[in-house]
Amino acid sequence: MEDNAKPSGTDVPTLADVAVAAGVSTATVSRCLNSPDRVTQKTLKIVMDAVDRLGYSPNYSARALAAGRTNTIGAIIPTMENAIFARGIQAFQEELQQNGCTLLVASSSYRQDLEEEQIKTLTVRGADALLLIGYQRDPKVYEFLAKRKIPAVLTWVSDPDSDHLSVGFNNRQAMKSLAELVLENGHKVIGCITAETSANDRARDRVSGIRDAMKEAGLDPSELLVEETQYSIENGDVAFRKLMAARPRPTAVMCGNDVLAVGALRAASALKLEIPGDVSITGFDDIELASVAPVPLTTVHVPHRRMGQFAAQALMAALNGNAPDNIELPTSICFRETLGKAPAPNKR
Amino acid sequence: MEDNAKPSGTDVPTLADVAVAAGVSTATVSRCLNSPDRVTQKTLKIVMDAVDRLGYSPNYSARALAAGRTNTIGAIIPTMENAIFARGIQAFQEELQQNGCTLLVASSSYRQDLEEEQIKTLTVRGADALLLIGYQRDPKVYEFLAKRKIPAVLTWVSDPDSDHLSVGFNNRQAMKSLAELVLENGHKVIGCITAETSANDRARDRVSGIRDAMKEAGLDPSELLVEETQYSIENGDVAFRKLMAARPRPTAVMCGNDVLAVGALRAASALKLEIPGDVSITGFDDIELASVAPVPLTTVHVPHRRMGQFAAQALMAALNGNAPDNIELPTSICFRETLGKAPAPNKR
DNA sequence: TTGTAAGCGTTATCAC
DNA sequence: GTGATAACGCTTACAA
Repeated sequence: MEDNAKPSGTDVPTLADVAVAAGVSTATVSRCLNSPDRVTQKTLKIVMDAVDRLGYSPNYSARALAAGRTNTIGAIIPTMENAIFARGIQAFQEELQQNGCTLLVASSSYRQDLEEEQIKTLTVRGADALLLIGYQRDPKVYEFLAKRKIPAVLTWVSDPDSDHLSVGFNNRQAMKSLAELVLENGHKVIGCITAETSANDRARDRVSGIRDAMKEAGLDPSELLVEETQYSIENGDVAFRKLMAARPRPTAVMCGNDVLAVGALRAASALKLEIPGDVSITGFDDIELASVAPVPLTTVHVPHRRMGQFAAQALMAALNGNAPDNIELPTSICFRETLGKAPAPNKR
Repeated sequence: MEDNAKPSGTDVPTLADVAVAAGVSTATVSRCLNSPDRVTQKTLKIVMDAVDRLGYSPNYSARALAAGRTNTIGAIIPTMENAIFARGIQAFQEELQQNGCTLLVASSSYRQDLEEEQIKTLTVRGADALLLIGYQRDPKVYEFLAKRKIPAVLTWVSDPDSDHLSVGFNNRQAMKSLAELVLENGHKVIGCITAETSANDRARDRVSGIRDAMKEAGLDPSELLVEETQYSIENGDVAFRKLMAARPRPTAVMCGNDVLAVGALRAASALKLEIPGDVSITGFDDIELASVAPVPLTTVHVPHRRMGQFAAQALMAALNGNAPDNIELPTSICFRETLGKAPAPNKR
C-alpha cells in the first residue's frame, strides 16, 4: 500500500492516477470531465485516452462531497404494488438519466407519516430534488424542503393556485368530464368507488368532479353513493357488490382508478350482470390492466409518460436556478365499452 | 461566508458543529454515532443531546468517502411495468432498511446489454452490493464484480451448481411439478407461451420443466407447442390465439407467467372457449393480477417476500465478510380452477 | 489554458 | 475513553 507504483490490479483508479498517466494536473482532468470546453482539444484527447486506458470512472461520493450536489433525485410514490405510477416514473427516470442524474425511489404505502419519513431519508441521503405525488401534506414538510433549498415537483395533480411547483393534471376536471358523459347517457343513480379521500387529494378531487357534474346536471350531489377503500382489485370487487346491494341501485359505478374498476368488472361478471347493459363502469388512469377486462374499460387517459418527462425537466431547470412554470397536462377520455345508456327503469 | 459565527439558519449543521456544541472532538461525536459502546454513557448523552438540538444528520457523501462504503444496495430488475418483481423487491427493500441500507433500483427492460450498463452505473454510483435477476450473463460481468469486490446475489433462480450466491427457487422443477399435474389430467397436446428463452434463463428453465415432465410421461417433448413472446397481457392474448389455431389443438396451455396467462384467459373468453372445459390454462408467479381472471388461475406460487428478505440477509452477510449459503426456496402449486381434465377427443 | 492548493464532512489511526 | 490529525477523491477559486 505504501509504495506509489501502479495500482495493483484490484484497486480502482482515481483522478490522480489519470492525471499522472496523462501528465497533467488533477484540475485539468476534472475539467476534461466536467467542462470539456474549458480545455484544449489536445489535452482533452490525451486525458480522455488516459481515462479509457485506465478504465477510470469518478467516485460519486467524493464528487458529491466536493461539489455539494449528488446528482441524485428522489421520488416518493404511494405504491409499487401495481402499475399506477410505473409508466410515469419510468419516463421520469429516463429523462433524468439523459441529464446525468440517478433516481432513488421510495414508497410511502399511501401513508403521510411514512412519506414524511421518506422525504427526510432521501434528503439526508443527499437527494438534490424530489418528485412527490399530490399536494396534500403538512406545511412543515414544505418548510423543511425550502430551508434545505431542495426543489420538489408535485405530480399527478395540478396545483395552479399554490406556489408549489407542479406538473400534472386536473383530477377534478378530468373526472368531471367523464361524469358528464355518464350523465349524458341518462344515468341518475351513480355509485363511486374511491380510495380514502381523507389522505389522498387525487381521490378527493375525483369524487368532487363527479359531484360537480351532478350539480350542473341538476342532480343532488349528496346522493352520490360513495364506497371508500384501498386500491386493489379485490377491494374493487367487494365495494362493487356493496353498491349493487344499495337501493336504489346505481346504474353506473365510477371508479377512482382502473384497479378498482377491474375489481368491479370482476364482481359484475360474478354477479352475472351485463356490462354495460345492466350497469356501466368507468375507471381512471388507463393502465394496461384495464385491457384485461372482458369488456374494454371506459376510462380517463392520463399522459403518464409526458408528465414524468416534464417533471424531470422542471426539476433540472430548478436545480439550474431557473424557476420553471407549473404545467397542467390535458387528460382525455377513452371511450370504450363499459359505459352505455342507463337501462330503462322497468328493465330493472 | 468568511466569518465562522453560528451557522445562519439555512445551513445544515455538520459533525464539527455538534462537536463544538457538545464540547468534545469530532472523533467522539463520530464514535457516539457509529459505535456508542465505545464512549461513556455521560458523553453519549451530551453528544446526542447536541445532535437533537441542532437537528444534525450525517452527510452521506462524506461518510461514504471516508468509510469506503455507501450503504447503498443496487437492484436491477427486468421490468417495473408489471408487478412480477414488485413484492419481492419491496421485501428486499424493507429488510435492507432494517440494516441501515438504501435500495437503488434500475430496470433493464429484459435486455442484457442494458443490464450490463446498469450494473456499471450502479457500481460507479457506489452500490456496495447488487441484487440481480437470473444467472445468465456475460462472464465478464461476474469478473468485473469480483474485481471490484462487489457481492451480488442472484434471485428468482436457484443456481446450486455454480459458485455464485443465489437466493431463489428452481424454475425448472417448479414448472415440472405443474406440468405433471397437467399431464395427470389427461392432457396430451400441450401448448406453452413463454418469454423469449434465449435471453431469459427463468423462461428457458420453465419450458425445460414442461419437457421434463412430458418425457417422463412418455410423451415426445419436441411436440410441445411453444410460442415465444414478451411478457404482456396483449401478447399472451395473441399467442393463445395462435396456439388455438394449431392442429392438433392443445388442450392445455401452460404460460410462463401470470401476465401471459391472463392474456390467454382474455383471449379464451373472446373465443368463447370454456375454461377449463375446452382448454386448461396455467400461469406462474401467483401475482394479484391472477385474481382478475373470470376463472381463478391455477399457477405456481413463488415465495416473493421471503426471497427478497433472504436475499437482503445474504447480501448483508457478504458485506460483513461472511460467506452466506445459497438458498433454494420451495415453490408450491396453487390449484385453482383453470386446470381441468382434458376434454374427450370426440368432444372437440 | 493549465496548475496549485484549499477545502467538502466524515472516518479511522494513532497517541495520550 | 478521548482528542489530534491524516486520509478519502474530487471540485474550484485563485494564480500563473
